[in-house]
Formats: sequence, C-alpha cells, structure tokens
Amino acid sequence: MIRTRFAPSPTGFLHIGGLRTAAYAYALAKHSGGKFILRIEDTDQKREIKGAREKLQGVLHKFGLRWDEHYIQSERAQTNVYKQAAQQLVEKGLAYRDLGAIRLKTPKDEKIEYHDFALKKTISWATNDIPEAVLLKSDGFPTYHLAVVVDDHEMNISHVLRAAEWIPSTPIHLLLYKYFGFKTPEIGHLTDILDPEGGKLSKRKGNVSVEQFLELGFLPEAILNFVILLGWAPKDNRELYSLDEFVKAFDPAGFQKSNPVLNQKKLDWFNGHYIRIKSDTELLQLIKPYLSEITLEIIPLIKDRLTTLVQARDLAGFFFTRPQPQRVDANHLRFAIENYDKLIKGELTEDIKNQGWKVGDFFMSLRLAICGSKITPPLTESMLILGKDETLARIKL
RNA sequence: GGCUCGAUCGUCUAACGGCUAGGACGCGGGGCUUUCAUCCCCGCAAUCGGGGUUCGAUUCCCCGUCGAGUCACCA
Repeated sequence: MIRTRFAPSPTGFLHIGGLRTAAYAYALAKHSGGKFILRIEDTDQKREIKGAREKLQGVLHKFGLRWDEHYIQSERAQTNVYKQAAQQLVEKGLAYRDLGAIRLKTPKDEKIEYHDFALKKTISWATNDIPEAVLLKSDGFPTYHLAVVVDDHEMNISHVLRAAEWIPSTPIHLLLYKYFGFKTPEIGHLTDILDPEGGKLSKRKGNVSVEQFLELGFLPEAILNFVILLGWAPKDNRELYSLDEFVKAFDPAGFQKSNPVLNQKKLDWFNGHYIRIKSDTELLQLIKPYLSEITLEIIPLIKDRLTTLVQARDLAGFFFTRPQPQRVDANHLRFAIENYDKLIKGELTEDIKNQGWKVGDFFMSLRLAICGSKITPPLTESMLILGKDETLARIKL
C-alpha cells in the first residue's frame, strides 16, 4: 500500500508550493487507496511559532486534504527515538561526536545513487561531495536529516515526495537509510515554482502564502486546480479538476522536469470559472465576509463580473452606500425622472433617441448618478433592486 | 565557484523517432450588448545554439549557452 506524507515545518503560513506538494502526495496515495500522513516537522525550537500548526491544519482542511495519520516531531523527540538512533550510529562507528553534536561519517571514493520517480531519472553523487551533516544538535533535538529518515521508516512511508530544494540533501538520507539498514523509500522531487521576475517564488516578490490568496477572495477549488497544473499535466491536457477528479486522474508520469512560472492571470481565470459555477446561494455566503449587506437578488448581477470575491465590494457597494455626486448631463437625469416608469420597463429607448441623444450616453449619465462608476452591474436590474425612492433620490442629487 | 537538475508559443503544457508541432491562459480582431463582464467565433505566437546517431530528430548522444536549486547545530 502506498503511504505518503506531507511534512511541513510550521512557519506561520502555508506556501503555495507547499500546498502543491501536499496535493500531489495526497493524490499519489489516494489514487490507489493508500494513506496520506501529516507530519509536523518542528524540531527547531528557535523557530517555533505558536498557533502555526492549528492554522496550517485549518488551511489544509479548506482544500479537502484530509490526513489519515498525524504526527508531531517535537513530541516524538521526547521519546528519545532520534537520540537513540544517533547514538546507535556512533556506536557502529558511522557517526561521531563533534562539539556536542553528532555528525554523519561519509565514506571516501564511493558512489551513491537513487532513481527519482518524479524526475524519472537516476541521480548520483560521489560520496566525497556529501557533507558530514549534523544529525543530532547540541540541544538534543534531531536535525531534519535524522528525523526525516527515522520517521519515514517508522511511519512506513513508501513514497517520499518533496520540493527540489531537497535534492542536495538526499545523499545524506541515502547514507542514513543504508547505515540504519532501512529500506529506502521511493523518492521523488518536485519542480520549484518560479516567480515571473525570475528565481524561486518568494515572499519578497508577491503572494506566496495560501492564506493570502484566500483572503483576497480566491476559492480553494481555483487555487488547488491552478497549482496542481504547475508542474504536472495529464496526457490529454485536461485543465479542470476537482480534488477527487485529480486523485482519479493522477499519474506520476505527468510530473514535469522543468520549473514552472507562476502565472497569476491563469489563477484569475480559474477563479472566475469556479465563481461562475457556484450556485447563487453558495456565492452569497462566500461574498458575505467581504460585503456583509449583500443579498441574494444581487448575486446574478455580479457573478459574471467577479474575478475574486473581494471585488464584490467595488461592484455592489453602491447598493448600500450612496455614491459621490457625479458631473453628468442634467437633461438626461431630468428626463429619467419624468419617465421613470417607462424607463424601468425598458421602453424608453425610442424616446431617448427622439431627444437626439445617444442611448449609451443617456444610460451612462444615469449609471454614474446611481452607481458612481462607469463599470457597474446591469443598470435597470440594479434600479429595480434599489427601489424607486432610492433610485430617484440619487438621480435628483 | 563546487555539486545537482532543467530547456516546445509571453506563461502552463501535448506530441510510440515519422501529419500543416495540438490545447489552455493572456493578447489582437469580430459577434452579442445601454457600461463592464460573461458567452461564442477568428487570429497572432514556440521546438535555445552547434555538432553527431538515423531514411527521418521537439524526441536519443556530446559540447556550448542560458535558467534553477543547494552548499547551517533551518527545515
């Protein structure tokens, strides 16, 4: 049975690349009915951030990524498993003490290699190039290298899937598997998501945290769909996937080898798509956090116009807040007031033309007076929702 | 710099060694339309360079170039 894990360190937010890693590991396991494990790698006490773990779990849940088992390394460290493992290597002469820590011993003039199931390639190193990495820190906590090898073995992880930044430390792990006599799991490395400006996606250059995208009003479905297609593609190039559909279609053969660039325009497109396929009542609930006064009758008017949920404020805010008076042709407004009933029935077009006005100009004056913007939902429907009194009041201003 | 990985439209990508290199986003044009969108139609746009191997290279090999990652008692 395939058993995968997502092993983030709780740094306070979930990186968009981390979400992708989790989704791939989840799909890899679930595609064949395996188990997906969440392991919190918090062995660095100095970087401990309170509440980060709960926050991370909450975000994962929003995406439907549910784990079957859950471990916390700092808790496991208290059982001394890592300390004993390191001790064992020292006794076997495969590691040594150095300034209060324990370091790995690396063999001379040998070659070590593994086959990467995501990169679909065998990668090898000369053991002389492998650093004598610290295994156990002087505070008694294990480093990532020791903890990951011990835990993946004890938790029976069959496939390790992680970011490409880990490739250089893989030979250290390979050596440890060998030294401990553990079976080496299948190992796969994912591409790095690149920033449009170049280089690895970083906080500096823009949004990288999933929470941030969520706050801006991107839907989990859209973020997930977008991110799984950065670095993975099916043979038929299908683009729309729910999590379950992705799990069903998942195939490691679809992993890309070269680093993708994050293209926010595509995310926008996915988000617009997922907003549009929501029911009006679902969308109403989703928009409320951004515009609490929003009502169901307004939803159909703005649904096709939203890229993100937060935009509902700009698009529908005028329903609840009178706009600043705009400079428009007073004749247009006067004519609208005099013919209000005909206007909202949509029967005023000919009369407008007979006044010698362009229909578009006339309605733009009204639009500006009522909504305070040139970009608005359909005007007549908006007037109906506002009601005669409020509409006329705004025109009279 | 050492080590490691990578290279198809601007971006995400498809193409058992064999059609006019396909799709999507974006972009341009058009249709619909009282704005903006949505929706529909059309279009622009790519195999990094040089050598091989082969009847034939996007695809396989080598070199170069470019890009990325990593070189902590952080993960």
